[in-house]
Amino acid sequence: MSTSSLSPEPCTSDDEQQFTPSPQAEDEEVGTDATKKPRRSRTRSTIKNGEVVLKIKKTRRLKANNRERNRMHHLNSALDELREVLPTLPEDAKLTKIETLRFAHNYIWALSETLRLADQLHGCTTTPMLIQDSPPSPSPSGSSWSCTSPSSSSESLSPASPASSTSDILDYWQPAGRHFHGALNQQNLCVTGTTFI
DNA sequence: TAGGCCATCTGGTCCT
DNA sequence: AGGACCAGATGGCCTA
Repeated sequence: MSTSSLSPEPCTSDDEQQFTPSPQAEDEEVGTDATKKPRRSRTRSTIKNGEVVLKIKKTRRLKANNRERNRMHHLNSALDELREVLPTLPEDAKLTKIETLRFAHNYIWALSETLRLADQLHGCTTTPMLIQDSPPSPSPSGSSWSCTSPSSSSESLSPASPASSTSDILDYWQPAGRHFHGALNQQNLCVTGTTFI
């Protein structure tokens, strides 16, 4: 959406230009002996020092902001790629971030479950790929999947009842509160023997 | 107008 | 030291 690219660049006015006149660097013992050497105005040099430090801090901050912005853009484009893979019927109905994640979560589970049922029906001729007995839910560590129901979390989008047939599954993973009826039908999942998609 | 969603900034923490 | 990651804060936009 146009807003992200525009980047109004407010560039914070709050702290960056407060310019506290450098509390006279206690560690700086430059002119103590004051016998030799130039006589360069001490205050002026420390102020200049403060300005430089401030400038460095400012540029660091700006660089960090840029990185953060890019990072979020990458995250968002990954999210967009995920949205494209998810079957939603109203083309213009863009899922929110949280909806996308939960939808994908349920979708993956539904696909796995469909595979499992198909295997049961056809006598295990499909490739055994990542089929779980229960819908995946990210473990707290985030590194692996635990085997708890998707509806175990209070924020789950789906009804609590486990699906027992393909149509049940299709009903199951559709996010509540949004209507994607027709977004996915049996053909979309089409798990026949070896094919899947 | 309130509430939801989002982008961005920011400071802190962890990692390399 | 610098970058990545994270969470809180803030302000803008949109919709019911």
